[in-house]
Formats: sequence, structure tokens, C-alpha cells
Amino acid sequence: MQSRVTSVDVAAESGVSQATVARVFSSPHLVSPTTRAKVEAVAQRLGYVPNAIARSLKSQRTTISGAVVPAYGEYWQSVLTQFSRQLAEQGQQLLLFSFADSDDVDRALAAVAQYRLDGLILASATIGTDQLTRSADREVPVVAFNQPAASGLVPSVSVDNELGAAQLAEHLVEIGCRTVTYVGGVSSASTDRLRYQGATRTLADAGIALPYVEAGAYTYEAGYKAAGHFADGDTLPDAVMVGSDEVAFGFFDGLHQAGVSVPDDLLLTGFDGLPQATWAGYDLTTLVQTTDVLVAKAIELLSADSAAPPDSVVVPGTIRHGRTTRRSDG
Amino acid sequence: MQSRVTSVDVAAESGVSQATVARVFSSPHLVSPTTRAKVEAVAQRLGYVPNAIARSLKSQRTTISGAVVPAYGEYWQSVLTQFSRQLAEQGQQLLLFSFADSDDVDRALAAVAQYRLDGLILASATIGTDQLTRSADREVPVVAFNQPAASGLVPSVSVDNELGAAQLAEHLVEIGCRTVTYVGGVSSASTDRLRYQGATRTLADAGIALPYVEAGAYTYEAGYKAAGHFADGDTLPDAVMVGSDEVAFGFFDGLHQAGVSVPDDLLLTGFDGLPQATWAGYDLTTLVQTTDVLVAKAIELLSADSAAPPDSVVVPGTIRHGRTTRRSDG
DNA sequence: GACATTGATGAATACGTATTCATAGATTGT
DNA sequence: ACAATCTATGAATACGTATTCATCAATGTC
Repeated sequence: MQSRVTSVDVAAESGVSQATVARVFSSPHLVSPTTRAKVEAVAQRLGYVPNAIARSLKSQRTTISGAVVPAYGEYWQSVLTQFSRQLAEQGQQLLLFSFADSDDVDRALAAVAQYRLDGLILASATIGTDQLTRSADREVPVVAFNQPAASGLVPSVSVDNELGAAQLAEHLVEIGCRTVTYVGGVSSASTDRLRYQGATRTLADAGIALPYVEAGAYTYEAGYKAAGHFADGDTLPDAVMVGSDEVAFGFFDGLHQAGVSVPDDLLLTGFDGLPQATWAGYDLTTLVQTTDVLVAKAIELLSADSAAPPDSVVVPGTIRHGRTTRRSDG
Repeated sequence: MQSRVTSVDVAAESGVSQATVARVFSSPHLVSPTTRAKVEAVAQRLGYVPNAIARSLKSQRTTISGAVVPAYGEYWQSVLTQFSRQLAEQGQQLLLFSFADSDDVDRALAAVAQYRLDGLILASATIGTDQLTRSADREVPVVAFNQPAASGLVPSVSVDNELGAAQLAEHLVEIGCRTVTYVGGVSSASTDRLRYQGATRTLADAGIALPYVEAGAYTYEAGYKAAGHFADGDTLPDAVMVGSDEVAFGFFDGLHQAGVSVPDDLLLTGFDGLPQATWAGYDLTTLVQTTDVLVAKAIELLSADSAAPPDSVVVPGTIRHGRTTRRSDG
């Protein structure tokens, strides 16, 4: 029953025009200090708050950015809160469109179209390229987050997946691994492919082949199960590279369950640099994405001149050396 | 350069009035099948999408709910995505207002006031009661999530903290613990107090006192540090009850680091039921909040008749028995 | 001291839609 | 067959603000 107060009410009460009240709140420098003070006092007293909806309608901007993000996954949750925090610092809000599967993406994109958002973040490697291009010729600035396949179609920001995987592989070679297996999440994801490629090339230079195993999902459970099957095999490789930290955690625990010890029987690497990777229970060697930088870049691209051609920003990650690649025997 | 198409354009192109076009999209049953088909065809061809901003301005509803949520913490992230998913199922969007510290809360609430949201979720035990009451006499339906202190002021939904802690304590008594210590997150949080109370009462019945130690934050690191100090003490209790899973994980790892083994040297319980609690590395005994139910209840309260008096819903949790309270010797 | 400039304000309009009111045609009941 | 009811539609208005245009006073310039 509050906030029914409009700029007209304030105007009437202060004896000025509605235009002046509007100016006090949107371009104060156009109003004399005297009247500004008067209006502000009245507004305060009446509990007036500008209506963002009406404001948006008139000004054609919303101070809201949208994010289309997967509903599950540790990684996305942390990215999401990063966006929310950094946008909030700029006085922007974040409108969330989460989706569980591909069908939901279309639903989410349809919902997005109804809002005149200041920017739109498309996250997840499972958004199809057709869906991307369709969003591309909207009037709203778009940026694809961690979706390498988007390059060229849409401005995008992602970690250097290929380089990162190469760095991890390099490290494994250095410490003497001769046989390595790669455990991916979903093979059709572009991030998955790039990471596998990066690792493959580097290992090939050392004369090492890299078999690919698909966990089937980017989840702890998928990793756990994969480890079970894996441990059943006849011989273990020197090391396993897992395509994402969350899967790696499951893989790690699954190995333990099967009686395989990390790092004594097998070395293990992850990818992403989730907070849990540093937790003492895992202490995982992984490629740390500097999420805050990636997010900052993405926000930067949103406000950039959209007349420029689609820009692709690739940020290198940093390797974290944990216990999972440190042999007990030195 | 798209989506500039308005209902007026569609009207002109289809040879009907703007009113009819509007009706096609908001109350189709008022339009004859013939013209409806015609208008829909034209709209499709021109790429017309109703403008949600204008629609909201006129209809005084936004199909958007807001959530004021802490920027950090595994628990809140999972709650957040739950809200997002369940709201999406009802065709509602979620507008995110995250905050890092108490000052941010005021900023977030101020931002909230500018939107005519369909509902508002206030999460986090660190929102002050004054801030709560201020939001209470807004025109927007509010519900406090997991903030027991809100009872009576604002409709609220929370897990039964006191009962849950009592159940955990009961379990410890049953398996023979005689000395127990409680490690809380932030002592001023109402959830912290209730959990401590529940545990204290139950243990008192068994003639056991419950010393309180404050970790200082609801984070892994705080738990880790607390465990360090704790292990330095002269004698260890039989069990430690930690006030939140995330802190418990840190405490667990901190104990290991200090050479204290769980469950051999010490039993451990958490609270919340985070996904990681089931991860094999921890396998933590904890009180599982059925977050999906809590969230569903909260959404239900939002759409409920706001004329009713502030309603408090308390949902019992379920205890999860993990390895951390299972003595190796049976 | 006449004139150009600047600054502060008000009147009026537009943003894109939903909705009330009125109207004309179609349908029903007796 | 005629009044009464109902259906489909259009004209007009309102939602609450930002902004253009015009006005008028005050200031500065030669």
C-alpha cells in the first residue's frame, strides 16, 4: 500500500511540475539547488521511489542484464554469482534465466526477447549455434561465456581451453608419465573438444597417445561411475586427465572406493579451478580459470560498441599444482 | 535492429486495431479464431514480440520475482538455483540482488523498491529485523527464507533448526558420546542460535554440557582454522557438532591436517545437507534440508493471499547418517 | 542600454501496451 | 418478428516517467 506515490504526487505537493521532479531524479544538474532540495524533502516524506518500469519504457534501457545459465553445476553457480556481484557494482541487476535441458533454452530465449535488456550473457557449451545466431541479430548486446564455438558468431569470452589442457599435459610429461587417459564430460561440447585437442597434441609430441572416455555428464556422479568402470580395467595408465573439476572429484572418490590410490597408483588432473579443488581432501592439480577476470571481460564486452565486429576474448588460465600429481616418493 | 516492431505495426499490417492485437496476446479468447490466426501470422512474419516493460507498466505486474541473497556460500547458491528453476516452471523470472555485506543489503533493498516485483525473497540470516519490517509494509509480497527471526514480522519459511540439531544430538547420545562441543558460524545469526539451543537442550537431558566455539564465518576456511586451534587443545571431546556443512568440511580437513582422524578420534556432524556431504571423501553425518520443499513452500507463500497474517512455515529436515559418526570399531 | 546567452522551469508529448466504453452485427427466445 | 442478449471489434485513455520545445528571468557583453 506504499510506493503508490508517483512523480505527479510529489510535484503537486512541492508546487513544481512533474517534469522538474523527474529531472531531480534523472538529471539533477538541470535543477536549481533550491528546488532540488525542496523536491527531495517532499519525496522523502511521501516515500516516493522512481518507478523503474516506467523509466525503462521511456528511456529504452533497463539497467538489467540477463543471463541464460544452466540450472545445475558448481561451476555455473560460481560464475553466476560472480556476474551478479560485478554487475551490482555497476548498479546493474541480473535477470536469471536458468534452463535444465535444451528445450528449456528455447523457452528461456523466448522469455528474454520480451525484455529490453541492456545486455545478455549466454552461458553453457550446450547452447546450439543456431540458437546463438538467432540471438545475435537482436538489438541487445550479447556475449557468449565459455562457449568457444560461438567465436565469429557472437562476441565471446572464454578461458584458453586448448592451452590449459596442453599445460596440464606438459606437466604430466615432465613428471614422467608415459600413459595417459582423458575423461571428458560430454564429447559434443566445444570446451570438451578443445581441451582434449590441447592435451592430445602436447602428448603426441612426446609420443603418447590419449584414449578418450566419456563420463556422460559434467557431474560428480558421472565421474564416480566412470572411475568404477575404469578401475575394473586390466591395467591403469600413469595418469588420468579429467575434463572438469566436478567430474574429477567424483572420479577421485570413485577410485578410492575401488581401492585405487591417488597419487600413488595414479595421477589425476582436473579443469576449472573450483574452490573445492583447494580443499585439503582433494588438493587437486587443475587449471584454474580466473573467473573474475573472465566475467569482467564479458561485462566489458557488453558495454562495448556493438558496431564493432564480434570479438573473441581468450584468457589463459593458471595451473595449480596439487597433491594429485605429486608422487609420494618424490 | 529487430524487435522494434510494436503492436501498432502489426495492427496496421493486419488491418485491425491495436486493441485487437493486444488481445490476441493477452486474452486470446476475446478474439475470433479468424482474426486471431491472421494477426498471429502477421506477428510471426514481422517478428513481433510483446514488450514486457510496457505490459508491466499497464498491468501492474511483472512476472518477475526478486531475491536478495548473499553473494557467497555453497548453501545459498544451491537455494538460488532452486528458486530460479521452480519459478521458471511457473513462467516467472528471477531478478537477482546479491550482497556481500550488510551495507549492500540496504543498497539491494533500495534497488528492489524501484521495481514492481510480483514477489520478493529475502534470504540470509544476516538481514536485520529493521530491514525486514521496512520491506514488510511494501506492496510486494515478501517471504523470508531460512531466517527464523523473521517470524511474526514477515511470512517466513525455514527448516526446523532446533529440532534438527536436537536430532543430531540425540544420535550422538545414542552412540555413546559423553562430551560434545558445538562449532557455530556466526553467533549472532538466528539460525545459529536455534541450532545451538536445540542441541544444548537435548544434551542437557543426558547431563552433557555443550561448549560453544565460534568459527567466525560460514566458510570452509573458517572451519579449517577453527579445527587447527581446536586440535591444539589438551583433550578432545567425543564429538563436534558443526553448525553448517561448509564449515564442517573445512573443520574435517583441518582436523586431518592436524593429525586428528574422523571418526576414529572424533565424531563429526554438520548441518544443511549440501551435495558435497554425500561425496565419498566426506560422507558427513548431517541434517539434510529438503531445499526443494522449502523453496516450493516459499513460492507458495508469495502467491498466497497477502491479506492473511504473516505465516511461518517450518519444515523438518531429515538426518543423514554418514561415516563421520560411525565408529570403525562398530 | 539593447541584445545575445545562459539557466531554470512548465506544458506537452511519447514510450508500447491493457482495458474500459461504445457500437454494430449476430444470435437467441417467445 | 422483435426485443434482448451476446460477440467481436475499434476508439480512446491510462500506466509513470523522460525529454523536447517554449518561455521567462537573469546575467553578461559592447
